[in-house]
Amino acid sequence: MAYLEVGTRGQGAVAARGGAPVCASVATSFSDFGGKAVHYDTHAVIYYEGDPAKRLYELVRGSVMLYKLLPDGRRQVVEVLQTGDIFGLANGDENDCTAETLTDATVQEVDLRHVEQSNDLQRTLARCLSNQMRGLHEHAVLLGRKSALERVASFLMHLVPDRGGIDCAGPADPDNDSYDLRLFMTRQEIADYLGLTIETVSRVISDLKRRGVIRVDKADRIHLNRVCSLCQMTGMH
Amino acid sequence: MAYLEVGTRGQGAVAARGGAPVCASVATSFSDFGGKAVHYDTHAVIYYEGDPAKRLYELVRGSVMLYKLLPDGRRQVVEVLQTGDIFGLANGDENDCTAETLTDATVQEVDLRHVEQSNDLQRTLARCLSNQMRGLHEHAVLLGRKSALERVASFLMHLVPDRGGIDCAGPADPDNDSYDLRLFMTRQEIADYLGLTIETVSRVISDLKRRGVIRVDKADRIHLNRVCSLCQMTGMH
DNA sequence: CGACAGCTTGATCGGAATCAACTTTAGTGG
DNA sequence: CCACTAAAGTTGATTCCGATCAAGCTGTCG
Repeated sequence: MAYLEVGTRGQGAVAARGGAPVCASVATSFSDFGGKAVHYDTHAVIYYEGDPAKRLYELVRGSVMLYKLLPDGRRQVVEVLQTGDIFGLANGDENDCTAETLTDATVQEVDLRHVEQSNDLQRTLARCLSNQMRGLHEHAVLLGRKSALERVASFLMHLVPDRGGIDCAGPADPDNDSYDLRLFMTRQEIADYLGLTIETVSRVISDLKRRGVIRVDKADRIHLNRVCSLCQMTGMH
Repeated sequence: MAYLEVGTRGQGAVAARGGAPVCASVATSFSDFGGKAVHYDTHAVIYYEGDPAKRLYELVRGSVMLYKLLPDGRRQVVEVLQTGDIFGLANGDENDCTAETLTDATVQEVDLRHVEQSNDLQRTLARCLSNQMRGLHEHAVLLGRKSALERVASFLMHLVPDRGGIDCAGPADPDNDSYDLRLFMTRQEIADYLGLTIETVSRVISDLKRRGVIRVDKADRIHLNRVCSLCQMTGMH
């Protein structure tokens, strides 16, 4: 439970321009507003909880998690960010979370003063934040009301595109409702995201394996045999 | 656990203009941008999860909670809104939560199309959302990592102004570190907010009473004898 | 006064945490 | 390439906190 490792700060090269990420269906991206694209290594800390907030960040490539620590070392991962998500926005002047990469990542960084002045940036910001807010609401349900099995099932379903939502398409091929996915998080990170212990996460995964719902090729390579079955276990059906 | 009561829709009178609420330190308020102020009774549903999102709401007076239900009736209260908070913003076209008043409340309602067009509204929006986001992050820590006692202690501390934060002032009078507060939520609502059962909330409150940390005058009137002692129990020290 | 909703308290149960080995994988250097 | 080591993951035994089940209590309103 005690998690007191101090991540190494990844100081990457400054690229001329990031990709062309979009936040939801917003055409405007951070890269259109100046700032600089910065590359971070895996498990690099972009900033620490409590650091003065100087910039706004947009995830352009890769994966980043935000987490908070309690003084005794308990950790809660509060968000796992997707491409296009915005972070570093702390009302007040201190970051409320630590931001750490899960993979190599490219981040577009814009000075906060610059953000203040741009109507377009404010608009993009509002769009992205309300999007992220929905994710946080759903995560609160997971943390507050779901069983360990439901949490892990929900977590895995989130990694399957176009499935599990209200607008779930159902299996593309009714005879082969399978999907291969790669986990970019360790068991510890998953546990801290789902509000469980590493042992419980491991046990639930083994249980899903035993039931034939998934196949674990390597610890981070998981084959979902029946996406629909897994979806039934999320507590949302 | 099953919570399938359907709230009565409160249809209040339309006032000419709301108060002068501010979101954090933002000067602009919704009432400056047209729309209408609507009054709702206690326990009135403003909108349901899944309803088409047509307007943006700003809480001007009173208290509102947002919650989500699982199909089997499990409920999670995801936010308890304060004056100045904004809600009803669903990316996509459906509300992701149900909004229900905890008290009589006045709400400033603005058409979403109107919001799209106003730079000032977008700016206010971004400000408020990032503020609410911080609250959601802290709540995720509570739900994912805190014990029942820590949850209840954290909940009560949130109701004491200027205490418990990083910038906690400490007791104004060192000889009298007490505070009187009124709960606007039933035990069930508190339980659903804290991810606990009604019995556990009740037991923790009784335990705090036994320990002399609080005094319960009526179920919804609580006197904190020693704010600092309570704060020590939040898990954040 | 009686009825009902909200709250409290007690007894018991169960799911996830904890504690402790053990296994597997990845990384290092001879 | 393989031996060694460290880190990550799995599995088992046990404990414990909070859920569940079941009464009883309290305050409010007709």
